[in-house]
Amino acid sequence: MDLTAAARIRDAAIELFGERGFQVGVRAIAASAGVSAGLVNHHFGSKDGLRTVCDERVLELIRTEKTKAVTAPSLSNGVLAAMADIEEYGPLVAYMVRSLQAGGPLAESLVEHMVSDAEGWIEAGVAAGAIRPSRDPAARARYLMMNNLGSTLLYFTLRQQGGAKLDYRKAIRELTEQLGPPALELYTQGLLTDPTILDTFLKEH
Amino acid sequence: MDLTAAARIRDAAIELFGERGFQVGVRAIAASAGVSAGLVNHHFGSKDGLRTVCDERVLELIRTEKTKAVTAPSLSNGVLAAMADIEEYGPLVAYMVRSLQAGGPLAESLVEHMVSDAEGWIEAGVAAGAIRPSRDPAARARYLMMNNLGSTLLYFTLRQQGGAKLDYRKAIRELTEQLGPPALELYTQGLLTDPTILDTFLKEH
DNA sequence: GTCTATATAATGATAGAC
DNA sequence: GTCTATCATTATATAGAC
Repeated sequence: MDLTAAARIRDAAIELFGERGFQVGVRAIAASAGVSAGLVNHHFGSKDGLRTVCDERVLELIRTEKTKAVTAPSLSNGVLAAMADIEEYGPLVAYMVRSLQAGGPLAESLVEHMVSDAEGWIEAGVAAGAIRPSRDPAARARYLMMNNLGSTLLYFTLRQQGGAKLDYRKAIRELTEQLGPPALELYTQGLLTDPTILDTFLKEH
Repeated sequence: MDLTAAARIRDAAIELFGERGFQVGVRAIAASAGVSAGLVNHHFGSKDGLRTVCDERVLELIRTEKTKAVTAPSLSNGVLAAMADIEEYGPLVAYMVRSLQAGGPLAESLVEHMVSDAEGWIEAGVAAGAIRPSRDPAARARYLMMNNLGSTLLYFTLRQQGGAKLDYRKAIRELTEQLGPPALELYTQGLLTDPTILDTFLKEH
């Protein structure tokens, strides 16, 4: 209760948006923050203004040194795995998932941020000899991140039945067990036997 | 105009839900179908009932012989690519994308259906010698499908700005150009140099 | 800054005439 | 089957008192 009312509204909004989606009303948010509904619009102008402030806040937290450390995930875990392990970032993960499902400016920022991060640690892996060099490191980083993020997101969406709150840590554990082995199999042995197929594709496009 | 009013409402709903999302109102659907708003609920009981009928209709169309042929995509194109090429299935693709973004019963059915399909054509690829055999073919099919579908979905979501209608064919073309090459690179040469990492993972879990 | 009260608009759903 | 009219609810946003 040592935060200003505006900050409490913002944090309550992040939590409720994450839990129930962006269709939650300002009344519910106000109630959760312990203020009146009118005060929400007094501070943020409109629901959309509140949403924007929430987006900015989430992005700011992601960019913090502390959270930056945990956005470098292992390849088999997916991007959101490490964060979901940390209790206090649970609401943040939920909000990010909702944003990525709904699209919008924050979603794009998040993806670009993660792709950029991935490029760094993949490059480090190549330098260490653990990861094979690529024809186009930037494109590969983007591809891997779109796959990891996309499949994680889809898995969450399928699990998210009705209004029930999703346990992200549990979901990520299950996801890792289900997709980890085939991912590593693909990463180590590949999939296709014909090594010329990439050249064929490139000639056609 | 040779369809019954109920069928026109259903088809209009599929189109509008796909275009604008499930928050579209019954009035807009009724207007698009050229009927009154009251008639919608008269025929379908509620908006939820209409949604269920739409889900069933989409699933029925997907299961049709004709569409079945196009749900077997090339590995580099993603699942929805082939369908989006066919003019009349555009609204169907849009509706499927919305469903997969929102979750729910249809989303699960679609994924299971596609995973099952993928298992078949991957098995054929293995038999033909084009695809390497897997430790666990079912898990691999699921993994590849979750990746393909998930990244495609994420790409669509990021592109889908505001209320503007998304051109799925164009989006898929761009997606293929962006993610095709790194996908094929990964599929042919793999990613990791250490071939024992899968065993290590399996021992730890 | 914060509240209560209210304006305004849109929603899903229903009743009853035809 | 189909319409018009309406209800009940909910939503966002605003006005004005304190």
